[in-house]
Formats: sequence, structure tokens, C-alpha cells
Amino acid sequence: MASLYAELGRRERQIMDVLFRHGRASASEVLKELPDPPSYSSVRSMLRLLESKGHARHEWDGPRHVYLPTGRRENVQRSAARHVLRTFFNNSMETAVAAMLGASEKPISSDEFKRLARLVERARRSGGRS
Amino acid sequence: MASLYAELGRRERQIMDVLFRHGRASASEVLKELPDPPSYSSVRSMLRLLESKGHARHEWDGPRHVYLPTGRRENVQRSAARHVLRTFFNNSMETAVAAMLGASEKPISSDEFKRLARLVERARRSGGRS
DNA sequence: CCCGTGGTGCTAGTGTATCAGCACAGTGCT
DNA sequence: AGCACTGTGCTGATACACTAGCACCACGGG
Repeated sequence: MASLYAELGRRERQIMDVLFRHGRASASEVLKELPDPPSYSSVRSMLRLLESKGHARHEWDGPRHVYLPTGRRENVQRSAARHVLRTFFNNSMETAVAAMLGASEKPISSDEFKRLARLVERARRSGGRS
Repeated sequence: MASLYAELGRRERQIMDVLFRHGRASASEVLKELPDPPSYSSVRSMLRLLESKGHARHEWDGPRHVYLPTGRRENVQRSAARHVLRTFFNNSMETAVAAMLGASEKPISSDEFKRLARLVERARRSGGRS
């Protein structure tokens, strides 16, 4: 459960990424977003494999399957954050946030900044816990 | 060059993670940190493979090899941040930071908080760029 | 009705990431 | 010198991630 990702292969991980981004996605939707795209059939196989491993589940959307990640979103986010923080930023929130500021695709709205500042402030007061 | 990680296999990625965490590491150091550890020999093979693919390079530390990631640290950090932000946090800095606050291993020092707040403030003033 | 489209389950093949063995080199110690 | 230890370079085997094909089903339109 720890890292979730450590045990996945290349394609498996790419697919899980798409699932997380979308929340829920059908096989063809997943295919559209895959780099170096394989065959439609392969994608379905992978999805079924991921399901059998317990990383995804599927529901019915009308006539077709839509797949969803199994992990609770909040847990996955925390686990991902922790991993990145440890691996690339030496557990330094500061450098991590700096990198994110530089990596964000769109300029950040002033509204977002406000909430961000408030968030940090609130965390500071409560002594290091969110 | 984009994601760097998308094209790596499971073990390859695990090893690269260790390299990034440590900055530089010998084969045996890498081995120590691998989950479900393989043989020493395998690790060396993987390292050489990664080198041939251009993801790592090696130097001599006295009698032995030490491996280093090739990518410029700053670029890798940004790329990782961007990926996580997109995949798990829907490009929302706010939720990302919140998750990091909750995921940090040690409580954050008040000093760190100060620098964090200042960082955000500075970014806000300069209009969304670090 | 009959066909084209787009879905599913299953099964088998393939490539390559992953693994481990073997032979040799350098160093330190007794 | 001879041995133990810890490295390296290479090479072959294996497992499993990954791929693709086939057969069937449901639907809608001409």
C-alpha cells in the first residue's frame, strides 16, 4: 500500500496516471492519452489486468466499461506527495513548492494565491499538521 | 525528455528514485534501498543498462563506481512537480500543498514556514512566476 | 432484414526488463 | 606468497509486462 506505484510496470503506470487524471475513463479514452499508443485491444487487456491486481475497478456506463482507481483519492494524493517530496526534494517543502510554482501550466490566479497563503498560515498555527 | 519517468520499467524507476534521493550512489548502496531486493549482480546490470540509455552516468570513487542521474537536478524536479500536479491534483497548487503538509514526515519547523510564506508572497507579487 | 460500428471476454505470442552466474582485477592482512 | 574480500565486465536464461488477434453480442440505419 505504501507507494502504490513502485510495483507497477511502465504501461501499467501510464494507464493509472490517466485514470487518476480523469477520475473515471473508458478504454478508448485511456488510449487517446497514452504516449506511444498501443492497440485498443492492449489497453483493454491492461485495464483488466490492473483490475485483477486490485488497482482499478470498473462500473457500467450504459453499454461500456468505465474504469476507476480503487485507492481512496485522498490517500493516493498523500502517498504521491510524500514520495515526490522524499525523492526529489529531500523533504523540503520549500523547494518543492518553489518547483511547483515554476512548473504550473497556467499562471496562478490571485485567488489561488490567497487560499494558498491562508492554507500555509493555518498549518503554521496548528503546529505542522494540516 | 518530457516526463523522463514514463518510459522506464518498474525496477529502472525504483533505481532512479534511489539515485535522485542520494544524488550519487554505488551499486551496493542502491541495493540496500530497493524494495523486494534482487541480487547484487542484477543491480549492477540495471545500472549499466540505465547508463547505456542515458539516464545515469558513473564516476570513480576510489576503486568503485558511483552512479549519478544525468538530468540536471533542477529540470528533473520541475518535471516531477509538474507531473504530480497534473496527475493527482488537477493542477491545483492548493490541494497539492495541502497534501504535502499532511504527508511530510517530520513536523515542519517554524523557520521553514516563514520561508514558505515568503516564497508564496514573492511569487504572488511577481505575477505567477517564481 | 442485414450490415457496420463499437462494445466485451478470452487466449496465445513476443519482447525486453529483470535476473543471476562466471571469470578476472585490485587491495589488505597474516 | 596466499587468501579473503569487494569490486568489475560480460553473457545467457527467465519471467512477466505487454501486445495483438479472434469470436461473440448489442444496437441503429438503410
